[in-house]
Amino acid sequence: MDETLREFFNDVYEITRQIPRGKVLTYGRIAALAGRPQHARWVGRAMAQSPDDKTLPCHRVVNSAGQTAPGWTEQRTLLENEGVTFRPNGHVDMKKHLWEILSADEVTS
DNA sequence: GTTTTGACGCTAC
DNA sequence: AGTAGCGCCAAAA
Repeated sequence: MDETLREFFNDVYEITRQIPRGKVLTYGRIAALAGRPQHARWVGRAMAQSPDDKTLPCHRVVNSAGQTAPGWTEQRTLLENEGVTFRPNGHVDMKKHLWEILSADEVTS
């Protein structure tokens, strides 16, 4: 694994850790924030392999469709417990819960 | 070295 | 809304 890639992983973990309670972030968005927009899949792999950091809130990470990870039904429960609303079909209400790194204060006017 | 795979994303239908 | 196809990149086989 290249040094740059390891750095990317580290950034991904750091960003994920900063997701506030009741908010979610997409793989692609995280990848972009980490500087590698094309490595969205790698973000997922980073979570799948679970780093040493057990406190990593990877359950707040969903794909662009707002769907939770396959094979991980618990994720939905965790998010609901944090106040994230799920649609009947199993999608997250991104419109409300998608976390924006740019302080929402400036976005709202 | 080549082929398949994957906690994905986007566009098109 | 849901499905399908193509693109992307690195690891695993």
